[in-house]
Amino acid sequence: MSMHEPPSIVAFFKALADANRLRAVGLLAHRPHSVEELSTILDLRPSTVSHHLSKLAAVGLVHSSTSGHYHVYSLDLDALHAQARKLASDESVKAFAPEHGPSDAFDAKVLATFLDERGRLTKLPMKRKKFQVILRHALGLFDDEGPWSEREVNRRLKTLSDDVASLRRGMIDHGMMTRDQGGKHYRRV
Amino acid sequence: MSMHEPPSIVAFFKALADANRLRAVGLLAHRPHSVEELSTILDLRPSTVSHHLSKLAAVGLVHSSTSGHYHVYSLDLDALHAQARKLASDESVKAFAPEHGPSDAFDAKVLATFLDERGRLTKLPMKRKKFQVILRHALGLFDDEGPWSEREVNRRLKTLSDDVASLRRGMIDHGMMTRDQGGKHYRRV
DNA sequence: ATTCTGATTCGATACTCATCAAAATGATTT
DNA sequence: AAATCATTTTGATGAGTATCGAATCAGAAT
Repeated sequence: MSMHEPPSIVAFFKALADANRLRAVGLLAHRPHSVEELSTILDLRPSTVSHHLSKLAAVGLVHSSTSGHYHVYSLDLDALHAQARKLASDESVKAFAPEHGPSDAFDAKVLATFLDERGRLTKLPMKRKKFQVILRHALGLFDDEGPWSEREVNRRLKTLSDDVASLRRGMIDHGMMTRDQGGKHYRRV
Repeated sequence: MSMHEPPSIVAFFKALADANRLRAVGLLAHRPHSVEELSTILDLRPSTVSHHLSKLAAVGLVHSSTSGHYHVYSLDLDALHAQARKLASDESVKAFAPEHGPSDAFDAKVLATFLDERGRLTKLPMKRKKFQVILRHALGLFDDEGPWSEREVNRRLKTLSDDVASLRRGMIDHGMMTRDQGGKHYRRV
């Protein structure tokens, strides 16, 4: 009911996604202010200011210390800096993405489209992106140590599609496999 | 018309103030993606994704390089880091506030309320904050070198209000003036 | 105790915006 | 040239929200 759930990143940005709230934050960055002061400076009704401040407080950006019968709001610099660090860290930004490796959903969809119920390719997608998905899938057939002869490569690819030539060439072209001169040995990269 | 106006801070926060846009940013933090990919991963219609990406692009967070007939969007890390630095800098945050010294508007309003057209106080505000505004205003009457005798202080304050005693006492109480023992001389602090 | 005053809450209104479907655009393949 | 495909634009709709005024609440001053 009253769990102090950590304010989500979205909520944080929503709190700052308003011109007047940003102005308020800027003012509070100078020194604490009461609601009435902010109201006159921002030219907004006290009720509106109170509404804004409650949103800022909800994400921990401001704190109110009630002194006298003034509610004095002050900016929480630590909270600001914490979020700033998150934005600066590439890893944190990557974490904005939903779980599940980023391409899983797309790959799954593509594979579902082109693979029949027995796991074989009905036809090859001509779109580069989708073709790459197929190739990555095909690469899963080569999870042991290489290298492999061309005949071995063909044998494995055959379980996916009869058009082994296109698959084999795709792997080379997209830099997923290399072939030494003479074409005797194939290796993963 | 077509001026490349620098994307405002508000626009930047608005761009990130949406769950799906944040997810998109997270995905693009891993690697570039096409609209279709994002569409399937985010489970949104391509038109919606396009709309989101255009918002992100408007604030310089992403760039699109059209390859084939795919529009490949990639994250602009520099833009992100630049904004992160702004959030981390106290001075930048202060700059969110409108120009004009923060208290000007409040002071002006209070003075407008309590001063009549001839610049005299109709009555004294009893609220500390407003009273202080009046006192700061009154202090402007003493911009020459002190000290002043009590009679001189009274004479100057009289131009503001007949209740010179309250004003004089307020100046002392709020630490704006000091009085040597005996009350012969008043000085600014 | 009663009366002020500043702050918050509530209800209403107008505006913004996320989302989708359909149509338009632009580029690629046949 | 025609057809296809990814993307964008446009229009409509529904959800969200900024704002205000009125009512309520809580301290302070008289």
